[in-house]
Amino acid sequence: MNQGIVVTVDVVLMTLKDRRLQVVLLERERDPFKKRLALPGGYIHGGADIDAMAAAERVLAEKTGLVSPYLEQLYTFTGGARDPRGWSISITYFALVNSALLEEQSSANFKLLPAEKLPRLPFDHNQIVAFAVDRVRAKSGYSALPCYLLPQDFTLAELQETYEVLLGNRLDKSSFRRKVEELAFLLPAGVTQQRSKRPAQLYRLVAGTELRLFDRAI
Amino acid sequence: MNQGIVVTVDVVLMTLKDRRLQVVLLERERDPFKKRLALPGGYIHGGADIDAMAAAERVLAEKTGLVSPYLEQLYTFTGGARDPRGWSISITYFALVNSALLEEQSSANFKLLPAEKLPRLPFDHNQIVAFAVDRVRAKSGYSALPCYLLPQDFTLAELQETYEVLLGNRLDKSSFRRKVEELAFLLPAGVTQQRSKRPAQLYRLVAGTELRLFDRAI
DNA sequence: GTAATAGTGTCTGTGAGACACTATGGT
DNA sequence: ACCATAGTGTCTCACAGACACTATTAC
Repeated sequence: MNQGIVVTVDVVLMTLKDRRLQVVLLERERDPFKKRLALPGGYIHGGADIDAMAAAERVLAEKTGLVSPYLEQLYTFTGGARDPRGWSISITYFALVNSALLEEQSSANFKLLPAEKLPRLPFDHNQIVAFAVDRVRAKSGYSALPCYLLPQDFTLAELQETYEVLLGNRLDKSSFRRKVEELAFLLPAGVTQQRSKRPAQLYRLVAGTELRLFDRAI
Repeated sequence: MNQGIVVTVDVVLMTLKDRRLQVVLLERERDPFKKRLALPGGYIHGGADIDAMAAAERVLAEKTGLVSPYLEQLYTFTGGARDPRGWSISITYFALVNSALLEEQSSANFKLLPAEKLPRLPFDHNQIVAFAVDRVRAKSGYSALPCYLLPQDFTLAELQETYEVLLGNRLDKSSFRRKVEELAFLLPAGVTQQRSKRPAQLYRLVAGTELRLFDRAI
């Protein structure tokens, strides 16, 4: 049964840089598609990994040095057409990190490319990235997900800009703050920031916030 | 690599009956958990199934006789703890059918049990059902998904009742019709229905409707 | 006529967008 | 003083909930 099914995990690691959603790609070390840019991925170790999420974490740590960013199962891609080695399964995850954290914590030499205009990638990795981008954009509309693209502490202006990039339209400052206030998912992070002009209040995500903030019924 | 990983698909087939979301369960023919009630499921045939969705369709057809209901990938459950045979993967799907269609099209002898109060099921099937119920309820808030629980042609009163059951609260008739009207995802099905009192307009889902109807931004 | 369900009209409060305003820091 | 960014107040329009109303069938 299931003879020769290749089972892997692949991770779409995304960050926000230059007001754009960008994806981490690595040069593949092995065939198939050796030396081509592709998503970080690897085989599941049926013995060592307690589940596929753990495998995704391990792959991310091994290949990029990054530990415990936001990680969520995306979709499972399957079939005989997606991998030259034969019928395969890829359980995919997406991860979000702040770009500063990525550059400091991460050891490896990865490429960061804008998610919307990628070159042709091996396997069905273009489709996987498209799925991830759709998921992140959709969830940004009704959740606190964008917070995970920021540093731990951030200003409301930064948060608003993040939402704007993900949603693809400008938001009104007053309405945005009203909404954030009433949803009450941010905790004042005590300190204010010293940078250039008037300092701003810093916030962080309330620990244990349900991701979903709206329910919005028909 | 991946030696001995068991790969299956499992399907949560749901319908609406007696104003409740109900789940189709079958008596298992084989060990493990022979003769216990469980979700319809089976091995993926790496050769024959073109992908996991096709495997889910095949399993559904083989085990219940049902063909081409609404089918959507739910989540992939993995790990060493969920199946006594060892480290396993279950790519799960959920399916929706009208209960009349289910009873007529389906050949097998299945059990139909209310999704909210199931007995203890083998493997992690209780968790899988919980996932499916959550997904259906959540999607009902912003999509046309509930239509798939009705027969092809249905009245607005039936549709409203379906939404009410899934969302768990009553809706205002006038508001509901206004919303349906403006979202324009229903096509008058020409005929009106003859039953008891005043006949009602029948509708069907517009072919090729995007499931997502609202976007609702922060 | 009545009963029963289908379908519509209208009022009102809430809340989002728009936008002007004030506040507080650096220089 | 001025500039830049942070943060607030207010108006208006759209829209969802509430609810009463009319319409059309069977009997």
